[in-house]
Amino acid sequence: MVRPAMKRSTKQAILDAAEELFADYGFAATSLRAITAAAQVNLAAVNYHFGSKEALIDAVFARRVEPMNRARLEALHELQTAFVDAIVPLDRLIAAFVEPALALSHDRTLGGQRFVRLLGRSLTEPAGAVHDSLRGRYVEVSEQFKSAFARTLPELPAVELYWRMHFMVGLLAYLMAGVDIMRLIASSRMSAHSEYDAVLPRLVSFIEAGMRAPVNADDTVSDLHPVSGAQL
Amino acid sequence: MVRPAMKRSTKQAILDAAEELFADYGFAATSLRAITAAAQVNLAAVNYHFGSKEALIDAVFARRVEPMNRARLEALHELQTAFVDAIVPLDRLIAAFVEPALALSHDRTLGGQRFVRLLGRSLTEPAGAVHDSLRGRYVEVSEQFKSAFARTLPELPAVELYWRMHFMVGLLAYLMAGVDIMRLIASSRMSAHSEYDAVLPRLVSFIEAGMRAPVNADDTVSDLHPVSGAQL
DNA sequence: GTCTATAGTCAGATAGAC
DNA sequence: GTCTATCTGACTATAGAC
Repeated sequence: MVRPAMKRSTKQAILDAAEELFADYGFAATSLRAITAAAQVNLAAVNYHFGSKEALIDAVFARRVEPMNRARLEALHELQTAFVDAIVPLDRLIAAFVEPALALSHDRTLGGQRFVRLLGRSLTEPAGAVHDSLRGRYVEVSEQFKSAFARTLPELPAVELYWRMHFMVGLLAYLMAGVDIMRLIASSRMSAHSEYDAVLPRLVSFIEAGMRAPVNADDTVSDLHPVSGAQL
Repeated sequence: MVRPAMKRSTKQAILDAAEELFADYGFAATSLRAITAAAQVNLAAVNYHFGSKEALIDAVFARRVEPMNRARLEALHELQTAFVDAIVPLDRLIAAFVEPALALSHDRTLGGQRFVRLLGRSLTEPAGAVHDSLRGRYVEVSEQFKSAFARTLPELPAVELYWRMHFMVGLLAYLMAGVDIMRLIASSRMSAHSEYDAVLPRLVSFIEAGMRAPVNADDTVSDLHPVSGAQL
């Protein structure tokens, strides 16, 4: 704690290396040997500082998730004080939720793209204890934004809001995880357009339109298949 | 090949068990021992029938991905013949892409939800060779649908279409992967609404709205942050 | 706090009998 | 095709010197 700060502490070196390797290869496929080698520390240091590999995974997440969710809640609070007695614009609400996550991919000091990939991955990986420690901080964010969206979109039924927020989270998770998947769909030289500057406004307006989509009274599943018949 | 079909073949038993275990625990965390134990076959059978663990992973995917992409292309072809010299409706186009993927989660004979989770996971996991074998079949689907969307939305710039198809794929990937993540955002008893019947029409109309979102001439990033300043 | 050395476990792959 | 038995290597975790 009262470290000279001359050289990056062993603990931090381990966290940085683990973050990078976890993001690249997944949790199970990353060995403590690879982590300690990359961090240029001794193999035993991980178990000394963190106790176990599982605890190290938790620590990697705890370092980044807390600030991100705090940024989301702060942005939401700023909006709510800026729009007292008025309706918070939908695009700003979406941006408040989405931007702190995407911002991680820019700002080096926040951990950079390394962690962004890792976070996205953790949403689809059954990382056990990771989910539990993430869930604790996330439910607050989720609830606050749900209320805020409900106020901005008062005519939207709760069930629809639930699904659409779900879609929003999904889209975000994918964008965070799937940087290299762009080539799957791209296959052309469009990769030049992949700057992250371009993604935020496009993502926000896509989500905004989806949030404002008309609500179908009855599900139109069957209407969707006059040709192929009801195959769902 | 000329198997009596009395008892499920060792090969199929391995594929089924591997699919299930990979979906639950990931590729690296699933051992051949666990797979062969679940399949009630001998440990050596995997290497006899598939050659290696990596080849087994490929085989698990190949068995399911091929029919799914074929269903997508067939649905697209039906639409294009039903709407010759007319504009294919956007919601039908989206459904043709999205539904074969979501349908996997219903139909038991197609592999069921097991594989759906696995496919979603593979999009965020650097499964190496898996990506390569998936990519080959997917580029055709991607290109065909890109052209179809461009015809239905002729006024949409190619760059925007690229991003919005990217968003569509992302949303789909997340929904396929993230069944249990619903509780993260739900936290209430809304889980009762999680039937997959409900998701397709909602997903289609969400995506359709996003696809039709107005195109901003200049990126409105800075406009989004009059309160917090330009922090992106 | 950091190291070496190693215990104990489990992995993927293979040889060879049947 | 299927089995037993086993090889070889890599892993996490720990004990104990410094």
